[in-house]
Amino acid sequence: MSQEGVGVDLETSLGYLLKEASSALRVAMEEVLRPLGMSVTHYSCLELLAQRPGLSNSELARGAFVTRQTMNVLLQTLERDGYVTRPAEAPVGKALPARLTPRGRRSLEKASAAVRSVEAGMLAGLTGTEQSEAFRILRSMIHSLRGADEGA
Amino acid sequence: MSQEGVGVDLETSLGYLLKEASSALRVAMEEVLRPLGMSVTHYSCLELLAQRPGLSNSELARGAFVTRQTMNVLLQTLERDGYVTRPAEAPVGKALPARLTPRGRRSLEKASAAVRSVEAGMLAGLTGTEQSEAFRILRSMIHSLRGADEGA
DNA sequence: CAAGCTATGTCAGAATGCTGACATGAGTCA
DNA sequence: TGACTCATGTCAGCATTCTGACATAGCTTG
Repeated sequence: MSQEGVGVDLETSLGYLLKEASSALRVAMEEVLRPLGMSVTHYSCLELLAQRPGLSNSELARGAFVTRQTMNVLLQTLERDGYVTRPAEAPVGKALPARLTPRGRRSLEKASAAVRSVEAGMLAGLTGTEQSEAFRILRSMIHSLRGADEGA
Repeated sequence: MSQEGVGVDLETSLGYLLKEASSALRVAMEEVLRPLGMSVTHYSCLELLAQRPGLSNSELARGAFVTRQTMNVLLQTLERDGYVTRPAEAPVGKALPARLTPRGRRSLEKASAAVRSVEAGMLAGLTGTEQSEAFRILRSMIHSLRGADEGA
């Protein structure tokens, strides 16, 4: 029963809508980053390092929502191409603090501007109040999703 | 200037928060789907077919936010394993309408329940009003992101 | 009717990300 | 001190997804 014209609760699912929004954001970011020869993860890594110099590979991975193995591969490429530097030896423990080179900083500038304009566009139709609401609501969702199994 | 403890507007970026929420949702979904031997895209495809029987490969791809090539690979696997069926010849045009088999429907049942519980958990801390707000806001974001270059 | 445009299905190769595994450095605790 | 636990960096192999390309079906337009 219920075949064709049914309610189709994909249309009312906040999970689906969240995925849709995230997908749209990713597509829009890829679109502006492609001309700069940069992927979203690539950009995320540089932006993280710009705002928090000295992050380790594992910390960058968590910040960019990828595994540390994935970030490691990316970091090696970025290091080889002269966008970031890491000391040969860890000052403490095993964690190697990464930093942007001048070249990395330069490369990030255009990308950062492009991404900010994408984000600004995304928020164009929203009032400041709505943006605050969105912030609060998304935070709550994240908290609920993570707390479910970490707390148990 | 401004090195360590700076504002770090990743903390205030709605784009970053959106990515974080989406990542948390994906992780939570993978977690409950893994025991069922199902990936998120796998599940998405079955759920789409359950709610809208007869969708074509390209339509499924758009609904699951992947390319039609990716969905084609998945569909071939699902067809081989007896979860979906497609006619040998297209009734019209080239589009092959796909449908769930009884086995596919059975397999989807547990997965659907699991995913719904994840979504319910995600919304646990939110009032009905907040959920409506979230819905409206996400819709606006999607509209703004897509309209930017499709309208130009 | 013919040409052009768009959408579709599909194959092939490349890029990207993940899981598994191992070794190392640091903190904890008996 | 020695064993245990945890986090880290890294290598290797695999899975997933993407881009590029091609042929075909249907519509549109002159």
